[in-house]
Amino acid sequence: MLNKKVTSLEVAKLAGVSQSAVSRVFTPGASSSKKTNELVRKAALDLGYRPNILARSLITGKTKIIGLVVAYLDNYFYPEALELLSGALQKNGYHVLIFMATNTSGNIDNVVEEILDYQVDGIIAASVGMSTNLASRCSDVGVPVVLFNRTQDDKRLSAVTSDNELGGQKIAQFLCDNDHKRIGYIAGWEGASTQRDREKGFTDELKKNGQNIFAREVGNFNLDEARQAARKMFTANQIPDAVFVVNDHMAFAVMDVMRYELGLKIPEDVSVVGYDDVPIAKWLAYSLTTVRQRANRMVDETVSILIDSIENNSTKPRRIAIDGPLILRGSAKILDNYGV
Amino acid sequence: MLNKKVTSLEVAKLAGVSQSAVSRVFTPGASSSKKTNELVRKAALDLGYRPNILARSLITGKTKIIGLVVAYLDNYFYPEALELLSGALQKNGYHVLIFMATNTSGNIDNVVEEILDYQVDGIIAASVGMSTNLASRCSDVGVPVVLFNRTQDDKRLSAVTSDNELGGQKIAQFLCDNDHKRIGYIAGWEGASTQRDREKGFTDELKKNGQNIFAREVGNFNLDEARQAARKMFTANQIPDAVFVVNDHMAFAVMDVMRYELGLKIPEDVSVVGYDDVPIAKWLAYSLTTVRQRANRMVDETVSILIDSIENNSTKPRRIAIDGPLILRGSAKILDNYGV
DNA sequence: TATATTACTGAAATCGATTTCTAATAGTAG
DNA sequence: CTACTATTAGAAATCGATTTCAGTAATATA
Repeated sequence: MLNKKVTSLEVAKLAGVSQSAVSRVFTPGASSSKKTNELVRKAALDLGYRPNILARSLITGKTKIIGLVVAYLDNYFYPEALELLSGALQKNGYHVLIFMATNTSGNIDNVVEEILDYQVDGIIAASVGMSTNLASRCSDVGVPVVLFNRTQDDKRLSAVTSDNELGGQKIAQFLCDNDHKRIGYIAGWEGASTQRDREKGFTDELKKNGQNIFAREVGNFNLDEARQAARKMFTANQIPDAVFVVNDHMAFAVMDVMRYELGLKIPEDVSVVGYDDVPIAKWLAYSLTTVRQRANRMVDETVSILIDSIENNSTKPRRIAIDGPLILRGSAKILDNYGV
Repeated sequence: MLNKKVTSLEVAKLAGVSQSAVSRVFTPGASSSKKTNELVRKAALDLGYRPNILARSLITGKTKIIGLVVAYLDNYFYPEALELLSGALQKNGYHVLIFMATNTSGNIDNVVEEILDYQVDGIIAASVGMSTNLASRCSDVGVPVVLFNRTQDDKRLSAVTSDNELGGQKIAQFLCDNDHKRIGYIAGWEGASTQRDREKGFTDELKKNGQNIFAREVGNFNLDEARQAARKMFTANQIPDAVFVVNDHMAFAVMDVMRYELGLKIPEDVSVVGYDDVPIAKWLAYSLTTVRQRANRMVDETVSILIDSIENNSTKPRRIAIDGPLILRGSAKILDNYGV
């Protein structure tokens, strides 16, 4: 019933060569004669032999596994990113071992310890932070770490983000240019660099235009809290005429509350702008004006940093911020003479 | 700079015991004295030692890795399922190695070969099929396979789905009960069991109510094709007064076309029903009546089948279809006297 | 034809753990 | 105090590959 696993030794026996010879045939860059090659490949095919990656890893020290820590799969930017990441790594012969850093498991550090147990070649931390302690463990054992869609100060860590500060600026500029006078902001979790950078760019640029944030609430990257924030902001005495919600995912929730609970018209009563340009943003029900995070560019950079670190032992951490355009859709008012 | 990896031998040296002793301390179920235990744990902590899972796997034959093949992360049922799956497996000490079976890589079989190279303990195939050839390779090497949200005839494969046929019936019954007379259907990819089963239950139950499908188009689980299908169906001479779209994801696209391109009112002009109850279905912009796939139950079953197969060598494949309720929301008309 | 190079080969060491086997020690019963 | 059983310890085999090493065969050079 069980054929059990086929080992290189059995192939060697069938092919009438040494076990080393079999290994060499399957090791790129090793030398073997045409004849051995044929013999071995034929025997391997007959037996259905494929090299055991784990055994190989044990001696080469490379597993071709990348550990991916991810927290918010309900924000649809991440499934998209995950798909691209996994695809790109696959193309380079790597695979992704997933670790959920959900509320359930609490501490990220434990998760990363587990990752290291698997002798991964590298780690991608998507929208989660890392303790300094842990960062040093990774750098000690020579496992490169790339933060995806998050930065933090630790100099040992590479990071790839969109240019969040610039994105915030673009939004502020856009709203001011289109004559909005009471501009609100719904924030994400304050611990996240995305939140901080977007807000900084946003408020800085408002100031340059002689404005301040007119109302501010916190949604913590959580839909329920975002709805709560919207209710509060838009039942006040004087409501904003525009609101920037720190990401698309929360912006959708905010729009629903505004339209279906509070009877506000978008963009006639209030303009709404998000950030990410997830696929839903262009669905006609929302048609959300937003800054695009170029997931494919971000993924390309992440993968190339990682592979470069692994294969060329390049140890210098890099930080990359990718510019993304403001995508104009129906959720924000535009003056007739804007951009002409 | 690089502390390099710490091995059990170094710990043994520091603790003044044999390497076997170190191993025993970290092997659950092995015996060691309290004293050795303390010595070893202290030394391990000092050096930052953790056992190398790969080396362990080599000899135990268990990797604690589950291969997950997944195709459609843009259907938001899957990120949710992935999150639950990964979480549940993590709780049991397993981790998920992801393999994208996207259009890019074409053939699933290659992907599964790659999975097997990693000596995974089990495989979850989410909404993808497997060739018989491959199924036998898996059963040969004793790797259990569970199909998630898909069935196929091969008897060696376990499968967990929602009760798609029953779900289809419920929808038909509901639409008939609420006085719809021209009921349309927008289908998914014909190769998928979910598509076939849902349609079968649906049409069977329509027949019992003396009706047939009034109009039928194919959307192939693809948003653009779904939109195309909607345009065709709802610009015909006589349009349906209700439509069942094979999954939520496509239903949203269909609703957008109906409302924003064709000016139809939902549910006044047409009732719309979906299937899955993804999180977006309850967003007020869609408020979609749909059959719930109980992702958590499906995941629990999947994980328990898998772990049972792995740890108890239970080899009998199982098929599970989980009943899910019809969730009534605003996208479908309901008669005043319905359900009273 | 003799010699220097190169291309391959198989035996054996290695990676880092678990596990079997044998021996020693501790604990218990009579 | 002896005999017997449980615990525990270390040495060595093992998992399935890669890689070093040393030697042989094939080819190139003089």
